[in-house]
Amino acid sequence: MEGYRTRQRELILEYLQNSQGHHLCPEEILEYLKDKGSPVGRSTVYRFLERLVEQGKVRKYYLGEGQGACYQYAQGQDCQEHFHLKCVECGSLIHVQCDYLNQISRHVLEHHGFTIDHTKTVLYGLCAQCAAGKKEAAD
Amino acid sequence: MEGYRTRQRELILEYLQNSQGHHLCPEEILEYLKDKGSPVGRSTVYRFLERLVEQGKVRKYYLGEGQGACYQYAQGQDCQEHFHLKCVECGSLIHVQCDYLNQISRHVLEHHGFTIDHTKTVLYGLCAQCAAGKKEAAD
DNA sequence: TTGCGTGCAAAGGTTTTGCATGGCA
DNA sequence: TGCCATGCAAAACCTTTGCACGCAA
Repeated sequence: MEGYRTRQRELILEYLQNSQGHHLCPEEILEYLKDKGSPVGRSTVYRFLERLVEQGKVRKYYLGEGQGACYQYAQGQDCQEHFHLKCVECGSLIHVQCDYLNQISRHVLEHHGFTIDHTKTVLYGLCAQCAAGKKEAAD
Repeated sequence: MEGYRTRQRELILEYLQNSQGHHLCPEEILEYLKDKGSPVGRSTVYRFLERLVEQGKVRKYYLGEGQGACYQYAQGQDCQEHFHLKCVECGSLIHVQCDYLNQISRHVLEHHGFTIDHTKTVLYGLCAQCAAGKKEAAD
């Protein structure tokens, strides 16, 4: 049902599970396993990730900026409920788990009839550090 | 301030303005102008679109699924102060002026130190009509 | 043994970049 | 005339695909 159990799959899955809360792109997985001394083929990573997505074990995100897709181990339903903040200056991605923000989805659905898809939505702007940097530069 | 006025830029801008309510990908613009008998270079389209985005005249979207970016004329509205909802199904763009949503920016700044840029931020999901359509299809 | 999994290299699609030429102001 | 804009081709990316070989079951 789930296919063969191989060295490569064990390694990829283990890294994903140990990275809960982060998003990993294929390149990061490749690099990590290479540095670890257990390199895995590029197509193996892509193919296995796609398979995990089909099985619902992993979630696939498109964070825009032409960066391609990234993946995250599905830890439960609350995965649907958080927002992403992306700093357009330094590129860092902030993963926000916050009750207040979680109300937004409900509000938008009830008052505007719109169902937000959190896997596709990213709030863009400036992180604290970059905002401070910009303010300084302006003074 | 806004650069030179050229045949190519006039054509691209005109097509964007006549396509309000839709999103266009670079390929569509290239093809349209080619069919029209006024072909424009690929890099010209990419470079000018990027410039329009910087000027806030056009919005850039990443609708995921590895399709690349697409663009939409900003309709001349002041979009600094409200949120945008983009239906990933039908492509319609909804401008939302809502006190409740406006609090979000303040909350995110105060509690997460993050300054949201409304010209770049879009909430993706399903509009009421498309959500209804999907529900029907599932039954 | 059987057939799925792997890895390399090549191909595909989108976007960016270098550079010489062209055209607006 | 001085820059900026254009367009081609090449390069840069990310991802998919074909195919021979390897390995789990």
